[in-house]
Amino acid sequence: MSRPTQYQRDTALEAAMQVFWQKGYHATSLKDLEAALEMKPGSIYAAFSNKENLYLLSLDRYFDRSLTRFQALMDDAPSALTGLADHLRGFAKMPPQDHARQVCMLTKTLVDTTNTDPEIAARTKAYLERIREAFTAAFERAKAEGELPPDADCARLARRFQASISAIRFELHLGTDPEDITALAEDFAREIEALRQDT
Amino acid sequence: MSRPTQYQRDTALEAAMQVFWQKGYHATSLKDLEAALEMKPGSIYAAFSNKENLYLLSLDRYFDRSLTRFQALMDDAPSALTGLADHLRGFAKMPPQDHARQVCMLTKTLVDTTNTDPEIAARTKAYLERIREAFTAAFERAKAEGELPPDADCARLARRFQASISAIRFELHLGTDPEDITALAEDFAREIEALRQDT
DNA sequence: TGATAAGTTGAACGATCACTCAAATATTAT
DNA sequence: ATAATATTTGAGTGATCGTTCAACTTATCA
Repeated sequence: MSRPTQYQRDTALEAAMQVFWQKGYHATSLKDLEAALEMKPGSIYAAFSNKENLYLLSLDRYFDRSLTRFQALMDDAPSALTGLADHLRGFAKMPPQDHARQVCMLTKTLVDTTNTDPEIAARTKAYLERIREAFTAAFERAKAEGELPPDADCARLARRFQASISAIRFELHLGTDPEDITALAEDFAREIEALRQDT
Repeated sequence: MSRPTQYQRDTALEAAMQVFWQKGYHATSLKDLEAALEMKPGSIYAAFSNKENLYLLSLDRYFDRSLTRFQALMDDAPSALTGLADHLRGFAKMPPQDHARQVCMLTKTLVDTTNTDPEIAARTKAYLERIREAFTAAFERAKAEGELPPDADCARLARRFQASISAIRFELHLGTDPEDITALAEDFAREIEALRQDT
């Protein structure tokens, strides 16, 4: 063997994720990938089969990271609703140069591929659902801890929560004035906190 | 002259708008356009210069139609807040086979082109802003008519309103269960109506 | 009817697309 | 050192990309 494959593969995948996330599936060419991964076409195909597969692996990576980060935030949160509200405010607090100041890669993928690449779209939908399930679980924790009334519709709240995130991230993507983004995130966060019932 | 140009050009543009809206800018090829417009490459270029220009013309068309429809709805609305809430509910009521059951073309364009085609992105941002201005004006009408308190932040409300539409339309795009979409739209619509103060 | 203009045609262009593979290079085992 | 194996290389593949244009058809007007 020549390369310490594990490490190299990981950094290559990270680079692939970044280009794909930036440019989207259709607009990213192999030239772009060669430059980003610092690999020649042959190596890319030896390591990742083809463009579509590399995209799917990038999606995996993105999904894992997103879910892990959310779980970590919730684990540290003093209460479920506080954690959820903070998650929303967190997007508005991103430093201006952060490369994550853009739409969610899953959202972007679905917009880009639903009517052209069914396989990619299907997997992406499944990922978005699993993330929404994590949100549902968080609202259910809020219910168990008495923050929400017993009859709260956690799945419905989760869908609205996910919609709030999409909205904030789309504004990040647009480069909207940070103040306006903070205001939008604050509106959504307060909606979450307003759900809290006294115990 | 050979063709009754006006009519033909209009139907051609309508067809172009539909393909572009469906597939997105990058994923739509000239082949796709030839099929949709029922025109040969030469005719397409004679009539519309090039692919980018044809896309911009399609965007124009989409924008004009969107704004016109919203204004018409508001003109007929018994009150501003009622009109705004109805606009949200309207998306959930679309018949299942409606081709408009997908993300807003402006949103899709920005996701697709922000990092690749600055010119298209810039014009699209301007259109989204003008639509948001129309929303702001609607909230200001609500204020003038006494539905909103004098200190309401209409621009902020408009941004949130636009975000709600994006969210609903993204769910339409995903093919989410109609019941869930209705519930989401209902949540957003009630948020608008909850702003109403007694007079 | 013939001249002029408007509009259509589709083969062909260079560029780029995703992708391949025989040859060269590097690593490990003997 | 040598053989066996793993990995990288990059020129080259056919296909498709957006685009052009000389030839052709159709419409209008004298």
